[in-house]
Amino acid sequence: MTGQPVTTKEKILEAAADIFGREGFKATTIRRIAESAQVNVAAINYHFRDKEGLYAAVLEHVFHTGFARFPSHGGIDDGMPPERQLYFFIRTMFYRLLSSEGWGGRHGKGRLIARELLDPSPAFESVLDAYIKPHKELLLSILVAISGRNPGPELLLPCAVSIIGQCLYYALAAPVIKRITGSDVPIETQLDRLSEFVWRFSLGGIAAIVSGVGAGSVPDPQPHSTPFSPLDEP
Amino acid sequence: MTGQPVTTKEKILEAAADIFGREGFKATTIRRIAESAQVNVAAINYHFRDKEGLYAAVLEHVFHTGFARFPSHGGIDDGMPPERQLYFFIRTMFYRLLSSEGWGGRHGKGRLIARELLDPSPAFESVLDAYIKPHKELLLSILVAISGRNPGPELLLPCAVSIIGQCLYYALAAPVIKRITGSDVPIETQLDRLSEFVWRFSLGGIAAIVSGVGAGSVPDPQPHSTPFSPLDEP
DNA sequence: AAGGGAATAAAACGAATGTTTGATATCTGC
DNA sequence: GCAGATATCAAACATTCGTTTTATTCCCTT
Repeated sequence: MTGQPVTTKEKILEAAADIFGREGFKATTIRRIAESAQVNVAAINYHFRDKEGLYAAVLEHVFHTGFARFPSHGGIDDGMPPERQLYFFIRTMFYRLLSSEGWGGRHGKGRLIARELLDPSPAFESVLDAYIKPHKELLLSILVAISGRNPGPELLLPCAVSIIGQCLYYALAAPVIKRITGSDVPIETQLDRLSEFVWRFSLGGIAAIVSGVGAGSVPDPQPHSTPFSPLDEP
Repeated sequence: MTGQPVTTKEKILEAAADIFGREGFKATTIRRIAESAQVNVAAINYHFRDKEGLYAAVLEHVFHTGFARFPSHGGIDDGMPPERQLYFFIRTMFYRLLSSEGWGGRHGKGRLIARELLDPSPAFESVLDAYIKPHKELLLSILVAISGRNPGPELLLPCAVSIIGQCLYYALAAPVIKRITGSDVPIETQLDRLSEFVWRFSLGGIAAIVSGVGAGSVPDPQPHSTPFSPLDEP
């Protein structure tokens, strides 16, 4: 973001990103956006055609600024050991998601992403190709390097999903986590600690997956074949 | 669930759970529910007071049936090795979330839970205490048993969050995962395989966390103290 | 069989929402 | 300095939504 928004269009985008994120598309009214941006309601339709057009512009705006400020490869250079690259990948993701310079976590635009994961909008398609796919490719290449003898995508893809899943869950279910555990989830000032935890946990997970392909390295290698059936009534 | 719904109240509950899950609270209209349940619109207000009352009833209904069919401790007995208990915990969670006998994943009530994680409703409070807290306590006790020398909740709580996070992300971001990776995410028939993966990954993660408390067991133990600053412009 | 409460149905009401209209203001290039 | 395009504004429109009202039907008890 280059300073405070000045033009009407920018004011609308900033206000809309915040309100869309907090309330969701349907629950957000353009009057509320206009009020928050101190702008006439008709200006929204004038600049963005309709509510959906505004939403699409907001989504692109949010991803653009987020990945511009915190690029996927932030802090990473090719000479680093891949484990270290993974740490920066995770950390940058947390900063992008949760820091106030990024998407501000649950208090703002961060929830837009969660909402898109739940209900992908048409506008999400281009965002996927432009921002998320390269992001995933980078993570996969790091995982290939970490796992040495490449175990193939059928094992590395789920690893990537598990890593991203942890990050997103931490970032987006924060209030529920806090409510259940009674402990605050690390935010803003504790992003480094949180990053390190997920990084350690994930390194251990990757090692277990890559090494334990055969059997025996984990206790009870075939517990899924026990007579427990989900069809049994409790 | 005890057979097909017969009474008007049950018909409304079933239809509402599905539509609320798919569309969200705000985007769901009473008329749409009435149509789907083949019931008059006024019947909804008659039986559930208002839209919020219906939603609260739906939430309780969904959690009750889900945890009745797939209880947290399903398949677990105290004599089992804790690693094995963890497997069943994860597996039961996937079945509850994703199987058609459970919440049906993204195609129905499963998304209600995801929506509540994003925007907790007032009705979610009681559900947290009644269903989710015991669920979390069980997981924690399993983790305590696995980690042997109890490392304390400051390490085990994040482990629990990481495990749950993987499950929920797999379950709820399925279409986006599929779209990005190009591969289908395991569903329905592949829940056992998915459970085993998350189980292995998590066991490795737990081991890394529990063992690596000091330092040195993972490469570059303090990568977060490097000069990389999130304040640097890219 | 009759009476009465519970349940269902159709219609209408008032509030809120996305969008459009037409008038006015502001900026831009010549 | 002025004409034409661009931008902003207040007001109104048509639609949709949750809810209420009122009338009717169903079912159970006496």
